[in-house]
Amino acid sequence: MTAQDMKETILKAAEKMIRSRGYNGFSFREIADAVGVKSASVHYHFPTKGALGAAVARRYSDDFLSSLGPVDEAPMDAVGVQKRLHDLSRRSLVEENLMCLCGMLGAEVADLPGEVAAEVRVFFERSVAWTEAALARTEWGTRVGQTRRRKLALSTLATSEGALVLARSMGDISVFDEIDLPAPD
Amino acid sequence: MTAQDMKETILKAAEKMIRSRGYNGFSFREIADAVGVKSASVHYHFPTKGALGAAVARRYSDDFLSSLGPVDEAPMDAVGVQKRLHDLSRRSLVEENLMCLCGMLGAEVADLPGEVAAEVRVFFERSVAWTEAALARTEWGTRVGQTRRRKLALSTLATSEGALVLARSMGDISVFDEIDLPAPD
DNA sequence: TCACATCTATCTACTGATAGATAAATGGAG
DNA sequence: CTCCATTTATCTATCAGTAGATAGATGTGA
Repeated sequence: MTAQDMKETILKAAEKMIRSRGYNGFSFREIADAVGVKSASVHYHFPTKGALGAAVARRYSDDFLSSLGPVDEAPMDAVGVQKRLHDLSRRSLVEENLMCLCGMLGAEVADLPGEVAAEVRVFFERSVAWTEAALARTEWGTRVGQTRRRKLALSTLATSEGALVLARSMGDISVFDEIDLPAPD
Repeated sequence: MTAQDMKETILKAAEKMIRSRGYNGFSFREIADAVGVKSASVHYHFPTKGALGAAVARRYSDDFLSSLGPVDEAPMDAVGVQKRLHDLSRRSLVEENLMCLCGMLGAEVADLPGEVAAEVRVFFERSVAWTEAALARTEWGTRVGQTRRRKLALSTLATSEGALVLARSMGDISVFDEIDLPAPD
């Protein structure tokens, strides 16, 4: 396995652990056991826990945005835009029973190393920016101003993150689908 | 200080720590330092970390419901009901920069001791039940069915929890107020 | 050969938890 | 009221386990 592959493997394992247990809920030893190396080897690739956490968040952020796709291929109706965002959360819940990485880290943000908190912030800024831009292309988006588009973007994102928490806490995945996204009008 | 006072003091300190750092982010020693005793004394009052966490959650749940007040004193309009709920989250954000305890624990729920996870679930069930009941008294609530009332209760709660995460993650409390609650119609 | 990757071994600090001692408060029995 | 037993609440000391991190040896592939 090349060094790059090992880094990827570590990042994947770390992402999964953070998304189910939180930043304070995983350790270098667990990561190492999961990928079949020693914890010192994990430190070789990521010198500190903060560096590893930040790399996981950055990678997640990139993947998330790339799953949303280019803005100019987003749905042309506002509800479609919201759904594309919401479905990403839904899939991670249904297929893996995992939190959104940045929903998890966002809750813990006050206790994160600065470099990790910064990446979490970037994730939300990018996600809001994508949604605002996609909404701007819709008929609804042209009728309303930038302020309204930003509000809908933030509200939609907040609803998705909250829906994950409620569905998992109540031990009933179907709760996620009982939750309505805010209406564009 | 009486034993009951000490228990209360410990519960308050633990609540604050969990709400800013999460369940895996606090320790008996930190609690003990914060209240000026030794960690063994904390174990005297709460034998295990799970017992302490569950007691904190139970107390928080009781306080939260009591802050909402009796259902028969809730606002008689649907938006007013939503706002009463949402304002509790808003206050904890603005006044203390803290997460909702069960929003925090809800994110970590997959890694919590069973007794703690159970209390988190109870919190959400009670909160949804209060909101459903309050909505049932409104003009809107009488027009729509129980299913619609439950959906609005869940959606409102999810939005509040998500709004806390976004506002804190983005390092800008005013983001909370940019987020709209789902409209009753 | 040599740079990279991983290992072994270890460090200090902290975790939740327990044992045993102790001082102070409480509560009956004579 | 007083003496003695018990309970309460705390302490010190310690446990085994794990945390993140580091130094230096080992191996391995180009």
